[in-house]
Amino acid sequence: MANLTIRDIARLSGLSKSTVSLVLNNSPKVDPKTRRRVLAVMREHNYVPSFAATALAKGNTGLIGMIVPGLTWRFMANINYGVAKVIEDTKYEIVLFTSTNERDYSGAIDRVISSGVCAGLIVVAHDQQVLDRLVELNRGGMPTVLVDTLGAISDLPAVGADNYTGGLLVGRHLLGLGHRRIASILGPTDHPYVQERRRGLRDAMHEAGLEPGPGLEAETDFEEALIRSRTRELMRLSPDRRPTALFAYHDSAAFTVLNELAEAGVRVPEDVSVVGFNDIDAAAHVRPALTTVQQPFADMGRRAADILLTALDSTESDEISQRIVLPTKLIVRDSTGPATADR
Amino acid sequence: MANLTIRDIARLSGLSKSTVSLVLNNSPKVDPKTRRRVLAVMREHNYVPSFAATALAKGNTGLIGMIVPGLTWRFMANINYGVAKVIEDTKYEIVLFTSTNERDYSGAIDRVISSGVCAGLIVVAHDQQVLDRLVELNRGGMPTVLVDTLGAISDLPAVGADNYTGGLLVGRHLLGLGHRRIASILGPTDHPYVQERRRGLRDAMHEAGLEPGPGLEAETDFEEALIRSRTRELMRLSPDRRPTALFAYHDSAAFTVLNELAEAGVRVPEDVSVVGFNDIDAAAHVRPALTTVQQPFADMGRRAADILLTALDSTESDEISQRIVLPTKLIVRDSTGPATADR
DNA sequence: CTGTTAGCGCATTCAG
DNA sequence: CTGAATGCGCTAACAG
Repeated sequence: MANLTIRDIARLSGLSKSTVSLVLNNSPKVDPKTRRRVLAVMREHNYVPSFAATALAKGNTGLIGMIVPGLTWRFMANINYGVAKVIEDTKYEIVLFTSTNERDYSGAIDRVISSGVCAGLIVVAHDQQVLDRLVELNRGGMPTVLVDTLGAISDLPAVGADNYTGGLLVGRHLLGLGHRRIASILGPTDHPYVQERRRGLRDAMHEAGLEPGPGLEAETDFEEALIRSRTRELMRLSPDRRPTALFAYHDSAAFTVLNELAEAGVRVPEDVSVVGFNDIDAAAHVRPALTTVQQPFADMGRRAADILLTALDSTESDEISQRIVLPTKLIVRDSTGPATADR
Repeated sequence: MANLTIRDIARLSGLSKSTVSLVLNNSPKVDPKTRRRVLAVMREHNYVPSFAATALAKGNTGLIGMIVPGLTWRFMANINYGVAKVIEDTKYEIVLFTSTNERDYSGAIDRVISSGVCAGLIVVAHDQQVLDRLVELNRGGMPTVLVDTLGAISDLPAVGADNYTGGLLVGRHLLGLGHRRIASILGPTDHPYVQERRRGLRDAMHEAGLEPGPGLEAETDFEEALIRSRTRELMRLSPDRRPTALFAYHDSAAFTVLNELAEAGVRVPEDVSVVGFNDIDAAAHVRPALTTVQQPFADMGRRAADILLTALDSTESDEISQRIVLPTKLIVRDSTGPATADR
């Protein structure tokens, strides 16, 4: 069944193409009766206007691309939700591009940009390398806004959360509980968000007149095995150097830490306190429930969408290069408690 | 900066439009030197061919739409991974459409289909209502394949997993451990996959000459509170009626059950065994590690993509309406053990 | 309110 | 190997 064109349905309803076009675009300049008739004919013949032709004629695909590293990170769903909530009330449609490679998705970026499908882009990127590629490819000038990429070097508008204060709050909370040796299970230290959280924790310790103990910062990546072995190493330190609290760079890492500790017979929070970051759904449901830092992911998505929409609707090159920092919040649950060991 | 057209770069490189078009389409009929020169000019001026124009001229957007209920279900990422793995080696691009409403995303389907953006569709739908809407809208004839929707009523090609055998295996495993009173924490019973799993469990019990005990099938939805209260009710039954094993309809529900039991001081698997379904990543990491049924989600995605691609590349209306059932597998971990109570 | 006339940017004949 | 001509399906002035 060959697809019908606007011409067919014009003929079918005894009108001209342009009248049909007008009803397609909800023009008020068309007689309601005529409109209804045309609509009926379209439905009857199952007519769908060609997306490509419309886009070409209008000079706008009406598609907003969202580029994310992968779907396995829980909070992607939350960011996406925020974006979708804003976009679904507009004439735009959001399409999500992912990669099968979480580390390097420049390939996806390549394809999305060079296909030119999208009118604008919302991208979640933590890696400077990916970002560089994005900026390079995007010199053409497709409106783009970054999410969760604060601190990275680029002139693109960005919205993120206050990772520094998150780290600071964790530090103060732990210090307030009497902890003095606080270890960090860090993510990749070249990621800005990791650096920010670390800086926050350090500043909190400085406030208390403390220096981060030597060997208490363990760098890891996203491999569970590595996180486990780093945790083991930390707990094997002599009692006077062993940390009484562990700050994991994100909740999933914290879960792994929790599992490792449980298997080693270490009690949480009696023997050691554990803190995560992000407050993903599961954080409230593991046992013990995880103390963590909440990031307003849905809000981040919403704000990013807002920025992109205004950029899209304004006369181009308005040079809106804003940077929005949303607050983070400490959520205290059961995985942290007073330091009992030799204080 | 106005976007350049093929005409501009033709002029810029002193050639005709068609020659440029040929290099765009990798035609071998163009002098390599000329090709390189043209490519250089394109790069220099940051030229990107218009997606809409290309799609219109070729009569194909080269976009495959994937419609999913939401991103919060862990296994969506796995299905998507499988699809992406297949599609990324083709000329097609995959775009993911989600809804902010997991229950009813017919709106998303409406928009995707009536926009006509996609050349083909891969849709994950568990709800017959959503499916009906899909079929109705899709009478136009956009190639579509269903994922994880086996058992639903439609003529569309579909790939899913063997939920019946999954239920059967769970039943036999539990029966083999001596359990006689096996309760089910069911999902929405109008969902085919729920029905299949239940049928499997029932058949296993029939094999052992048993009937599902009265009141041992608790229907729930996706609300945590409901799952918790159903679990409580089951455990409050008198000792001679209380189940010694709980079969949750998916892993997340099983986690909730586990939490509820832990809070009530019920030991797993000593006091009661718990089984999930899906084998999402976390299943291996909760404590106790969850016995569950593995579904080959990535494979499901792969197969669906394969089917769609052949449908897309074949001369239309080949009426490929296949139905692929992939095997499920029981993964025994620590949450199930021998029945000890009054046997 | 409706019909006419041009393009939108590219692919694809068909001659040279 | 290259250039000129034509059309993909729709929108957008402009006339009537």
